Amino acid sequence: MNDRLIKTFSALSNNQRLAIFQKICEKTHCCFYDSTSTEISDDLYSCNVGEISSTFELAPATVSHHLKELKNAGLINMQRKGKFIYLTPLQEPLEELRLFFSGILNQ
Amino acid sequence: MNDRLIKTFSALSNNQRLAIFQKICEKTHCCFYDSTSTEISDDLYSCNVGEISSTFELAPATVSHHLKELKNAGLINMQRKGKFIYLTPLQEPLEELRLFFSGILNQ
DNA sequence: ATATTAGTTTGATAGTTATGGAACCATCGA
DNA sequence: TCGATGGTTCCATAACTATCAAACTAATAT
Repeated sequence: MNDRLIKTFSALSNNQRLAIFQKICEKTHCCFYDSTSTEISDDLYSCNVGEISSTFELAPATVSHHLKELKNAGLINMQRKGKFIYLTPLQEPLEELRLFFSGILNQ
Repeated sequence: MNDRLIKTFSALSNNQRLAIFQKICEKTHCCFYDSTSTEISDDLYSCNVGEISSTFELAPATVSHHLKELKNAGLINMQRKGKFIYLTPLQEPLEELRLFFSGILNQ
């Protein structure tokens, strides 16, 4: 339990990564992707890796590193379509986090 | 906005600090302290710095460092009563965080 | 006053993380 | 097949963080 929380908090504890995650959430309108499916819906082709790189003026290597962290924390999904890799947020960890804070508040 | 989030996520992104924060929440039953008041209610005299130090087998200096982080993030209050310094959680940042995640989920 | 207990600050060190250049892999179009 | 574009991996380095010993401050008790 705490291990996953630590991973998530760590992923969001860097200002670049938090901004990147927020951008992904905005661009895709947080229409969450079902990770068990192999298809993604059309409106999720809106945020790819290069866009993050240009938006935040970070070297591709740096973006790649940050995205790996977000993915490893279970916060995003990365799916290649042709040359591009599209980014979508995943909702499970967000709900887990909301519950974590609700739990502390209500205990 | 993001600055405070970063501070909070950073504070909770270390396993020792997360455990310390959880311990403080447990011990005080999360009966939150109103930081505008100079008094704290009786049931909050339950968790002091030394207890954290002995529970987690960390050097006092290390505990002090971690508590400073939690305090700096606005997650806890530290109030001296005589020789002891008592720790209490603060609820504002928790609610802010819950809202942050709810906001992303509902947008 | 002095000794004791509770905690902080300082300074040093080891470990971790952020960053980007260079070399690489993947896909597509010609 | 080859060149161009999109990303990743590897490596090095700079910045940051966790940890603790030692020296300190604060409060209490004798």
